[in-house]
Amino acid sequence: MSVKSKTGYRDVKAIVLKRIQDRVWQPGALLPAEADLAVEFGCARATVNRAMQELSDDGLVERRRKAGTRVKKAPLRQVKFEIPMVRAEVEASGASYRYALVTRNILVAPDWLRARLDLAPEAQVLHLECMHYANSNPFQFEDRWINLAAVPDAEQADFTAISPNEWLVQTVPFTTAEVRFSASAASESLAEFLQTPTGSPLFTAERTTWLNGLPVTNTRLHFASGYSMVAQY
Amino acid sequence: MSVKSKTGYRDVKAIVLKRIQDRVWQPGALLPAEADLAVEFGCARATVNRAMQELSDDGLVERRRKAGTRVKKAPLRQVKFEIPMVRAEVEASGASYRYALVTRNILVAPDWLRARLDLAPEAQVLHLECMHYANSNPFQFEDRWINLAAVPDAEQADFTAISPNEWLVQTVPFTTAEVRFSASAASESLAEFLQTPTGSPLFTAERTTWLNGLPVTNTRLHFASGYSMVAQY
DNA sequence: CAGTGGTCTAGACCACACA
DNA sequence: GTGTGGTCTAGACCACTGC
Repeated sequence: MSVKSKTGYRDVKAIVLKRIQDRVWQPGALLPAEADLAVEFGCARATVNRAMQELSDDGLVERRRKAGTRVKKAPLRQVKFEIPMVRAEVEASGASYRYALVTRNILVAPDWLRARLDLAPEAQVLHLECMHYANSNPFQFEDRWINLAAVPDAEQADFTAISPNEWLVQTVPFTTAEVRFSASAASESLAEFLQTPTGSPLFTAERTTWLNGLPVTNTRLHFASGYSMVAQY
Repeated sequence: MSVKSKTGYRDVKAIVLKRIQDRVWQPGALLPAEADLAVEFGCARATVNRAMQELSDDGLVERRRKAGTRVKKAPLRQVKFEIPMVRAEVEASGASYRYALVTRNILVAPDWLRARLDLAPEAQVLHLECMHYANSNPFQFEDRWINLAAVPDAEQADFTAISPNEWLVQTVPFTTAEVRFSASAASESLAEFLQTPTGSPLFTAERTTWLNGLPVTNTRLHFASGYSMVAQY
């Protein structure tokens, strides 16, 4: 009499996952069809379908029409990183956030940037260098380029008051982007800004952003020494 | 008479996304309820629900019962990284892959590792150092620790023939893990292995793995100079 | 309390890919 | 052809939460 409610898609997912982990269904093995599982679990096929789709998204099983569902041999797992705004990241750590504009220049896009963003020759860009602090300690140095053809308003914006990141998120949200993580050595000026010895290894993120295919901005974020990025999966 | 089939959840998603991008629904604005949208699009509420759930997963809208669905002000987007196996990553680049075991030792877990993995005092671990090459060029130095209490078979495995990564994926797939990316300076020995100057900035990934809460392994992967990790979103 | 999203159902049709 | 997953439907009930 104590049949604890119905079997939800979460339950189905958990049961199937357990069977995979326990090798009831070994890597490469064919799972029963959705309809059969639905009978076994006493739920609708749609419920099983949702569970299996999520397992497929998670990279644990592989599904093909007619061929059925198989346990992946090499579960290719993927990590999800949130891309936080600097302010949020700093404040989440309990520190107080401060931002400062270092330099601001309008100039013709240098060649490497033209290539990177696929800009026209002589394209005008806004170049900004900024510092982000956590409790007055250097947190991140930002080297940003904004394509003025894509965002002309940027020329009027007051970047001493608002960081380019926040301004851009407000002005052109819902963009697509590419991110690249790497390690780089602190140049002399970077070392001074980040208060670290010249040549220190710095965790660096480069982000390039488009709006409907139109290149908007490119930025290199150099994090202070010791920074690391964590994710679970 | 040319009503091109029915409105699917992909269509709904695309339409809603377009309205958000076009500012028909501005950041922070409240969207119509699912039931209303279903009427407008001429489809079932479940279809709208699926579309909106995906937009929510994608970080573009925020949904709360009773409160309804709102366009996020700061669309916090997330990046998905595949965690490739070294061999696959090297071979995907067109290079030929080679693996070599450098050292192999069984010993009592050092303190930092005990703390990291929450191991018992005097826990036995297998320590492996390995090199991964791409076209005979150093690609990655792997510093791996395996908890023998969790995977006793590891003591018998022939790690001169198979890399610990591949062995572990075969032996204990379907684990959970934590990954941490950072930048570190090449030690003297690391520099030699990776054929780079001592102190060079290296992109480093540390991965810790559990199987049902039981700590399995910890590994630090030091990539050769110049390596970077890319993702799009 | 009442309105919203979250989930489940039973049934249906379709697209695809294997035999 | 035929069996599989992919999707849609109309309806229902539930869980949460703002009012």
